[in-house]
Amino acid sequence: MAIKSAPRPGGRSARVQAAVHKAVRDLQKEQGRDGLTVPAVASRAGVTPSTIYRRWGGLAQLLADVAVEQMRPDEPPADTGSFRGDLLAWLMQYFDEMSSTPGRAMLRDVLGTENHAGAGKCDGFIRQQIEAIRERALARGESPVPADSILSVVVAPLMYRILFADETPSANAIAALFEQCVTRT
Amino acid sequence: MAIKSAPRPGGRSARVQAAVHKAVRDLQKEQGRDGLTVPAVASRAGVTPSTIYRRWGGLAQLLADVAVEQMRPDEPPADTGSFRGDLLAWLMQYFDEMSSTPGRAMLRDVLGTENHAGAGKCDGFIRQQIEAIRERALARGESPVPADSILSVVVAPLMYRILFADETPSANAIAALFEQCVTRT
DNA sequence: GCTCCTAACGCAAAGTATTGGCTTTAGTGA
DNA sequence: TCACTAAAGCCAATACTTTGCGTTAGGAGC
Repeated sequence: MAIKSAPRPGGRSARVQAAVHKAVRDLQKEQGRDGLTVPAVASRAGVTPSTIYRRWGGLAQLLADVAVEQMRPDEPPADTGSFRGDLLAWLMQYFDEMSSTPGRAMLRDVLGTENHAGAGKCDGFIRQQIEAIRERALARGESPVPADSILSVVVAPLMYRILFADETPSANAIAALFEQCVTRT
Repeated sequence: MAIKSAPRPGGRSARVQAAVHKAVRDLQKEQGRDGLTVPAVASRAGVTPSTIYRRWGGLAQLLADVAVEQMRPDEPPADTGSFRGDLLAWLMQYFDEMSSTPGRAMLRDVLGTENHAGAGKCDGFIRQQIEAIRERALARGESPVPADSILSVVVAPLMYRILFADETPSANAIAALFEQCVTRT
C-alpha cells in the first residue's frame, strides 16, 4: 500500500517513510523475521507505533510496502549487445534473486496482503525491464519476442516453481524455457 | 501447516481440528476477513485460544491450513469422454474458482505463510487432478500431453495473471493457452 | 476391563500489541 | 508572517498473544 506521494520529497512524511523503511530493512537483516514487530520498527525508526498503524495499517502491509520498494529495479538491464544476451542475463539475475531466501520472503510479503497494489507493481517492474530490453533490441534492428510471450513462457513457469513447487530454478532450467520462448514464438 | 494426523479419526484432536476449521469457514462466510481473530475463532469452535496458538501457531497459519483443505479436490475430474474435453473442463472450473474472491483469499493465505507445505500441497492437488485426467486418457488409448507441459504452458501463466496482474482469466484466455498446450507439445 | 502414560486441552496471569481521543508540530499557501 | 491542514506524538483503554501449571481424554500394555 504505497503512500500517495508526499507533499514534497523533503517533507516530513517522506522522512518518516524513509526512516521506517530503513528500520524494517535493518531489523530484518539483523534479527530475521522473528521479533520484527511494529513497536520494534517504530522504536528503531524514532517514531511512535501509532504513526505506523495509521499510515500502513499494520505489520503485514508495511512489510509488503517495503518489499515492493526493494523489488523496484535500481538500474536498467545490462546491455550485452544482443536481445538474446540481454534477456537471458536479466532472467538469470532476476530469478536468482527471487528464489533466494530474502527474495521468497519479499514475494510472500507482497502476495500475502489483501491489497493487490503491491503484486501489480511487481508485474509492472518485470514488464518495464522486459520492455527496456525489447526497445534496445528494436533500436538495434532486431525483432524481439513480444513481452507477453516472455511473461507466459518463461516468467510465469519460473514463478510458479518458486511459489508452489519450492524449487530453485537452475540456470539450465531458465535457459531451457528461454530457448522455448525465443525459438517458438 | 497440517497436523500430524490425529491418533484416530474420532479422537479428541480430530474433533478439535474439525471444530476449529468449521469455525473459521463459518466466520469467514458471515463476516468476511475483518474481525476474524484467534479469540473469535476459538470462541465459535468452543475451545480456548491457547489451544489454537499451541497447535497452529497463530491466525495466519490456521488460515493457511484451512485454505489448503478447501483446495483439496473433493472429487475426480469430470469424465467428458476425451482428454481434451476433460482437461479443458477441469481448467475452466479450477481457474474460475481460483480467480473468485474466496479463491484469491485462499491463495493469499497459502502463499503468505512462511511454511511452504501448504503451497506444495496445492501443487500436489493440481498435479493429482491432471494425472487422473491423463491416466483416463491413456486407458482410452489417447496420448495425453505430459503433466509438466500443462503446468508450464497453461496453469502457470493463468496463476501468474491471477496473482500478479489481478486478472480474471476469461474462458477464451484459458482455451487459448489450452490450445497452445495440446497442439504444440 | 483396569491401570498407567502421554499428548493435548482448559484456565488464568502476565506480557505485548493495537486502537482511539486529543494535543502538538511541520509544511504549505495566502 | 499568519492561518490552515495533514500527519505525528502522547497516553490511556482495549484486545490479542504467550506462558506456566493443573486436568483430562485416549491409547497401550497387561
